[in-house]
Amino acid sequence: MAEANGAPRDVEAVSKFVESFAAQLVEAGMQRMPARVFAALLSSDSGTLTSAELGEQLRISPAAVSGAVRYLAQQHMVAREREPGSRRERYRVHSDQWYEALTNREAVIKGWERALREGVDSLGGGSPAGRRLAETLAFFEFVDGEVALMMDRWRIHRERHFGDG
Amino acid sequence: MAEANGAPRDVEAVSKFVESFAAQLVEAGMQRMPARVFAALLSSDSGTLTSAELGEQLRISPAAVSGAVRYLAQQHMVAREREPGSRRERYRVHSDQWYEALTNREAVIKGWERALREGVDSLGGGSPAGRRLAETLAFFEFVDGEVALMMDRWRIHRERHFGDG
DNA sequence: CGCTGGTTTCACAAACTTGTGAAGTTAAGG
DNA sequence: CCTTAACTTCACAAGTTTGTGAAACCAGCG
Repeated sequence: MAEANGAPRDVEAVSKFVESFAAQLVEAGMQRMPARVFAALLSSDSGTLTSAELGEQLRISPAAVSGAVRYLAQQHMVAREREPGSRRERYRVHSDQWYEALTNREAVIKGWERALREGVDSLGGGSPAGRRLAETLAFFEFVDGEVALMMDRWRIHRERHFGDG
Repeated sequence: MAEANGAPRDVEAVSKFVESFAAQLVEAGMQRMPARVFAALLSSDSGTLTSAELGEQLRISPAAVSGAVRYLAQQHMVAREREPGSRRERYRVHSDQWYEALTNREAVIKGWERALREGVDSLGGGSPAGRRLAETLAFFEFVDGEVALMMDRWRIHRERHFGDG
């Protein structure tokens, strides 16, 4: 843990966290560079870093930073900010925004539902296979609704425990 | 095998479903062969297929089948069954079992939680970064619990709408 | 206007992944 | 026990992904 004197961030400790959390994200399917960039932002005090800072901290080229943040911005996991009167960009992680992004695997689930619906249609609801697909579809529709409610409950829970961040 | 003229399975339609559902799974991060094998099982009437049937239907080698089912079995998405008095294996998808497997991204979430906990410890709960990590950790712990409850509700919902499959 | 710090795009080499044929292993059935 | 059907492992070729250096691009500032 860092001590008070000018709050020297323990570079070593931060790096250890970044790499280990990024590794988990990679395991869950995220690409390596976006995962590392995201972890770095998450563990920065201000919640923002510039391209240069990211490049230096992670030892990667400007090109890699550029690719990673483009991806993260598309997924709404980070926001881009231009600091006024400068050519520098800052990238920021909003906690709330990133939860939303996570649960917005919604797009993914919608894709599954579409494919399943077509399957049910073409195999017919009468066959055992058709019924299995219909049930699977029902499961995803159920989950969809429940996740939305769950996020509502989380916002309340969060408010109670953390105030608004 | 010849079709009884009552219920001819539309091979073309099944294949179309298999490929389109598998494509969705791939997009969500699953490997190609496991995704195709899984989709094929899901859309079979009996919910089971032998290695040979899988190989023929998907036009892939025995080696590919072997690799795919090993993966799926590890993830508890299919069960292996040996038909008694035969060298043939059958692979089966249990609907319930596969929902469980899906929500058992739990293993994944546990990994994230572990990494975050270490991060909170080493960065210290006092710093802004530490607090951000702590909140993120709290979110995952919250989700963990909620998902378990959601699955309970699903089982009831399912029972009502589908009887026990 | 053109210089300059900063970001993005592009082509490519290196690393990794994927699916295959073929050899190896296992066990049922003669 | 030996044969043989069925599954698994292995080494590799083909294909894909990844991150880089270098060039192109952009926008503030003098």
